[in-house]
This record gives sequence, C-alpha cells and structure tokens, in this order.
Amino acid sequence: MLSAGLVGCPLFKGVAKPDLEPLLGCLGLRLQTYKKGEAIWHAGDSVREIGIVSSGCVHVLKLDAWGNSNIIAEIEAGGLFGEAVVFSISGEIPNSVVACEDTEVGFFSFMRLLTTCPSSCAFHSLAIRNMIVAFARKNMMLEEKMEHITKRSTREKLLSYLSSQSRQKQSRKFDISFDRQELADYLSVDRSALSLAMSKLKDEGIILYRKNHFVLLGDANG
Amino acid sequence: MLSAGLVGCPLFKGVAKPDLEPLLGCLGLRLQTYKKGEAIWHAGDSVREIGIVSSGCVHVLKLDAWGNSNIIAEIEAGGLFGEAVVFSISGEIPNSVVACEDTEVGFFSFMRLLTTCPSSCAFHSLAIRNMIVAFARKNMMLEEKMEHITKRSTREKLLSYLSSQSRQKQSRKFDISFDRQELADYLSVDRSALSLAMSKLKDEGIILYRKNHFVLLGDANG
DNA sequence: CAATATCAGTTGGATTTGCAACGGATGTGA
DNA sequence: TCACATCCGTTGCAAATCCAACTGATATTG
Repeated sequence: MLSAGLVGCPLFKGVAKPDLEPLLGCLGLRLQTYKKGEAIWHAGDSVREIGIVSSGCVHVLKLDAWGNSNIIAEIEAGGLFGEAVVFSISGEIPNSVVACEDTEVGFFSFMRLLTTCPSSCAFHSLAIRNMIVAFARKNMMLEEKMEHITKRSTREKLLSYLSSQSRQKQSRKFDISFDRQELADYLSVDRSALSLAMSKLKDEGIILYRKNHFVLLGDANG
Repeated sequence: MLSAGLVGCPLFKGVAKPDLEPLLGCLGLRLQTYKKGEAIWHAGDSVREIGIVSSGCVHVLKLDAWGNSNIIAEIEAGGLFGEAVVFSISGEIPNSVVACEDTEVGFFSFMRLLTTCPSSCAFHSLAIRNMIVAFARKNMMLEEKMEHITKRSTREKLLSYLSSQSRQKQSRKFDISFDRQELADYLSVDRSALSLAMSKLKDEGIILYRKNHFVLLGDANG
C-alpha cells in the first residue's frame, strides 16, 4: 500500500507511481507506526537508517545541556529525517525525533540506497541522484544564509542579503518574498533595527525600496 | 600521470592508487592549467562540471553588488569546487574562481559521476558515496554552526556552543579546540565580549573553565 | 463605509556589543 | 634569567541592538 507521503517524497521525484513499489522493495523499506508523542529516536542514538514520514508528522527536537528543549524542524508527510546523520562518522543523532501526531514512518538502510542493485532497478540511481541534489541544495541555502548572518551589523547583514538577491534575480531591481518580520527573523535581527538600517540606507542614497520592491543604487544603477 | 592532488582527493578516498586511473577515465576527467591570477569561472557562469584542484591553489571569491570582493575559500590540491552548484537548479555559480598560483585543475561531468558505468567500474559507486558523505558532513557542520549563530546574544551563542560540545564529547567536562579568538570568530562575535560573557557565566555558577577546559554546571553536574 | 487587523517606520530608553587599550599570566628562546 | 611574544580577562566609551510602544498606511471584513 503506497501512502501519499511516499509518493510525494522528494527522494522519489521522477519515479512514476507504478515504478515506486519495486524501488521500495529494492531499498528494503520497512514501515512502522508511532502514537502521538511517542519517541522515534532519542538524541545520542546511533542511527543507521534514514526515515521518511509516510503519514502524520514528526518533530525534530534539540535539548540543550540544561534541559531546555527547542523544536528544530517539523517534518510532514514526504519529508526525510536522519538523512545527514547516517552518512556521518559517528552516526549519532544530535536531536531527538518524536511523533507529534499518530504517524507512520518508513525506514531504509542507506547502504541499500548507495549500492545499486544487481537486478538493475532502473530508478535506483535516480534516487541516489535525488539525494545528492537535495543535499547540495540545502548546502547552498545554508551557506548563503551563513554568509549574511556572520556579518556583524544589521546594516551589513541587510546589504549582504540584498546583494545576494540582486545577483540571483540578475537585476538591481527586484522583489523579495519576505515581509519585514520574516526578513528580520531570517537575518537573526530585530525588526525595528532592520527598519532603521533600511531607512538609513535609503537616506544615504544606497538603496531604494517600496514595500517588497528594492532597487540597489551604486556606480552603475538600474 | 597522477598528481598527488588527485590521489589525495577526498572524492577518491578508499580507491587504491592503481585503481584511480581507470576511474578517472570512467569519469571523463580532463585536465587544464591556469596561470596565476587567471579566472577559472566567473560569477554567474553556468557550470556543469565539478572541479578538482590537481596542483596549485584556487580562490573562491564573492563580489557584492557594490564591487567589494571577499575571499570565501582557499582550495588547495585535492580540494573540490563547484561541487554543490552543479547539482542546483540553475547551475549558476554565485562566486568567481581564480587561480591564486599556477594551477592545474581537473574537470569532470557530474552526470558521469552519477551514472554508474556499464563496464562496472568497481570504485565508481565508492566515489558517489564519498560525494554524499562529504555533502552530509558539511551539511551537519553548517547546521550546527547556524544554530549557534542565530542566537541573539553573545551569551546565548556561547551557551549553545558549549552545550553542543558537551553533547558531542558525552560529558559535562570537556576541552575545546578553539582558543578565544578563534571561538569568537566562529561565533561571529567580539573576543572581549566573549570573554565578558564567559566571566559572567562563571560568576553566576553556570559554567567553570580554565584555559580550554570547560565544565557545565546545572541540576546534575559532573 | 466604518470597524478591524496587519504591516512598516519611528522613537526612547535600557542593555549589549564592538573596539581599543591595558595588564597580568604563561610560554619560548637566546 | 631577561627579553619578547602570545593569550586572555578587564575596563571605558561610543555606537548599535533589542524591546516596547506609538503612529500612519494599507488591506480586509462585515
């Protein structure tokens, strides 16, 4: 029985529905159900399998050394968890994973994923490729955000972000998708401080903006 | 002719020297030399190949919208560049890459990497696996750092870092590898502000430390 | 159209940060 | 042992940040 979560999983992107079942068999996927609130993994567990949320929803939690907990991610049907950990040296997960509602999870061995099957499952290499693409994309997003956030001042963080957006949109005029509060959260700064920095940059003739539309001024403008 | 850079490349970890040459042929690796200062890629180029520094050294540069340049990474023999980009949607690199000395670079198509060869090159799947492992590891490192840096205050950044170290070392007592300046750089804060936060935490009885040895105090201590 | 909600810019005050400088502790080499 | 360098905690101060609150502008809804 194929759940919608498995069909929509980005790991299987490009795999037609009828082809999915053999691929799952090839990966040795095993399904398991959890009650709401039940722990799937505890932080520190040694994990050798990748999890896919087949139906329901799980939370990835971080507990600090003083017992404070913090929700890192909410992963819904189709989402993966533990995908990075299984490839790491220790295999120990730094976070706990709990079902936040009644949930069905699929597990499979990453070794099975990496080893192309002798029966030459046509979509196996596609799954590998999807996995690499997912990692690479996440990597680039993280690196981009890191570059903004490591700047010391709100002003520099903002300029770094706008510069990056301009590069991506290939124009000195562009719209952004964040509202002010979201942008502040993304850059890890206070909203009012962000507004202030924006106003100042406008006064100084470095940028123009109106709502979510921005124009970067400079030597050559546009 | 196999350069030391290619032999030591993490992509080929686990591949014995005599087995490397056929693998390189299988990947379709082509070598190219660049003079010091010569550009290998310009930001915005559409890139479909992964680069390996065979000998010499390259710099990955970021140019912002106002023309300021910034060295993102220095990649020496054995290092990869463009590895994330080729898997992205657009394939456009956000950074420029220039040779910072006379340099030989190998290029290969990521499609050739992903597609296991019909001649069943034994080490091909190992290269794929190495690539996934490299991505996954980088991912986890980035995520960990992100978690510290997104905290608003120096104090919280420090606690987040120490908590994470304690978890990794599986003890409330542990040594860290950074000196103060390096830790400050890692957390993107000022060294003296870091020292101040540390002193305050010590005064409040939350942590103990001496040089690079730390002890986290709390409900249960150790 | 009026009532309401949301978003964004501004302001003021308490706090924190970055920066520069100083001084003590420790280590190193001649 | 002395001179020198490095590392680290501390301090003073200017500047930036956070937080809370207020205001005006712009939807949204009944």
